[in-house]
Amino acid sequence: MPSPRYTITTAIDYVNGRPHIGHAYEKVLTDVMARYQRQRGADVFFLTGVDEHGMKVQQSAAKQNRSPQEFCDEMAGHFRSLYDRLQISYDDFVRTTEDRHKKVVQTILQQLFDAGEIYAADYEGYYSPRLEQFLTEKEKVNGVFPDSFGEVVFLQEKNYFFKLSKYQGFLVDWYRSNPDFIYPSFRAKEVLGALQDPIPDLCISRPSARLSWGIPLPFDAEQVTYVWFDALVNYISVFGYQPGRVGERWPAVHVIGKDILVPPHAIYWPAMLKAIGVEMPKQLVVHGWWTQDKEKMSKSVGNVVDPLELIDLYGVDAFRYFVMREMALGYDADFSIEQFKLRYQSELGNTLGNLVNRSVSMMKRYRASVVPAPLAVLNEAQLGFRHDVLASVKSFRDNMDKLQIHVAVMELWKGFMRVNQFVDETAPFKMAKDEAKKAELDHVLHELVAALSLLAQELFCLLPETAEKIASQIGCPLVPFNKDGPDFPLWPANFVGTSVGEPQILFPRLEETPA
RNA sequence: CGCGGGGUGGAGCAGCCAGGUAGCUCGUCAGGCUCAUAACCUGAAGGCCGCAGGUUCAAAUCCUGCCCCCGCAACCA
Repeated sequence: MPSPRYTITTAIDYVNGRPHIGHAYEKVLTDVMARYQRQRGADVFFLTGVDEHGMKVQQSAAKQNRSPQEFCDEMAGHFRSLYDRLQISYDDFVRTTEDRHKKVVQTILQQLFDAGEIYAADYEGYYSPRLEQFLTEKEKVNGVFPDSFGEVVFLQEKNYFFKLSKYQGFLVDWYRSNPDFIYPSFRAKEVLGALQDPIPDLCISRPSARLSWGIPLPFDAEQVTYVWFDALVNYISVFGYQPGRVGERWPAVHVIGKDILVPPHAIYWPAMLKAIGVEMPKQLVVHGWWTQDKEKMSKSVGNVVDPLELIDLYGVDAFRYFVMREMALGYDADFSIEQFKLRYQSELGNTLGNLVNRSVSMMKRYRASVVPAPLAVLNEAQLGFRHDVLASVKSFRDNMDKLQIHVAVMELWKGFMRVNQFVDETAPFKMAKDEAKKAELDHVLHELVAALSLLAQELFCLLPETAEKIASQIGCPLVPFNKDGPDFPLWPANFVGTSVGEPQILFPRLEETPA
């Protein structure tokens, strides 16, 4: 049976600012999904990258007296190095300033222009030269534009428009007949709500006199492509799109934040794909936002959490664990450092780290680190233990399949807790004092190693570094993917006689730091 | 009647879409254990699952109404 293809993307981050916890969360989330699919045997392609064009970047670069490209190179580096640090297993990293991307954007624009899907028209409205942007009625205060906009002029300029409005009917039908297209499903309600009002055509260009940092329109050198028509195309530009040929990696699952669902990903992108004759994406997975101690996190408020600081202090996996465990996918969640420390110490250090440590220590102390054989015939309690651990793995997978990642994490931890309980029930440290219980002790120690190897295997998609460390401590390497399929894993038993390593602390206890 | 989300033991949160033992972390109390990172295990106290109706043999979960909180300009996942 050929491996099913699974293509997954993150949103591409706008480089006009440093990466924060939200960026990091989205990449970890996507990475966990990608790794999970690989573990299940899928042929995964994982795409991430950065969005580099636009007015903001042009302005930021100008402020620093640098070329936009130079500015982008540096910022793209920040994002990429964070994602490498987070062990994001992306297969490709797209930058919208790359030729391969620009060529495809232009190909699509030309295709749509030739098909009459793009037309020129005059746009008119109030314009603030100070902010270099058009203003809307909403921005008026008491009927006039506030002073912060500077002198406001009425301006008329030529722009190109994409005939978005003609796809309204298609979009409504699509969302009605594909209720699972958006996860979580309540987000689809918002989309259908937005589609109740007529949607206007989409302005897709800016005069290059005002905005130079963009992709020139192939049919009008005086204009550059504007934001979404550039950025969204990244999802297929890496596959070398040609009209009528999108490549075998499409369609993709798009992981995005709730802020860019409506209109870009739920309206513009499907309409664009429809217009160029390409299949819809497979799914939109929409996550919520992080708040900081209940306050909205934003650059302007300045309460942005720097993921790098956390990684430096607690390690990559502590960060990955926290964001996956704490946020119910799709909803908002609160970040607090107290909660972070609590989970680190209790769930990572005590439940998991200590378990690995005590297991390996006993192996070393009682059996000179060599894995002994299990009993041939098991009693009810011994069978029950295996059953419980396997059930936790099964439940982990079931919940991962449903994208209930935070629940999946809890289910996996139930497995670790069950192993701790097993140690307590069987008390191998007492058996060690009784020569008559030698075979029984052999069995318990074997089961500990077996259970840990089983759970570490599942843990790999969440905490790759920790899973590797566990595997290395118990001396049984992780396998690239589980061949026993998604239905039910098997109890591992093929490492009798192998040696476990030295016990090492996985998650050191936190030093008491004065506040 | 704008849209959407939330209201669950002391705190913070799962569970709700696919009704049927109310679960997790922390905190409190009492035991057990000593292999281990003062870690681990067990038990207890503590919940009219926002309020009121309805459907059902059965509702935290589905339906209706009401109350309260949050988000919905921009930066921004």
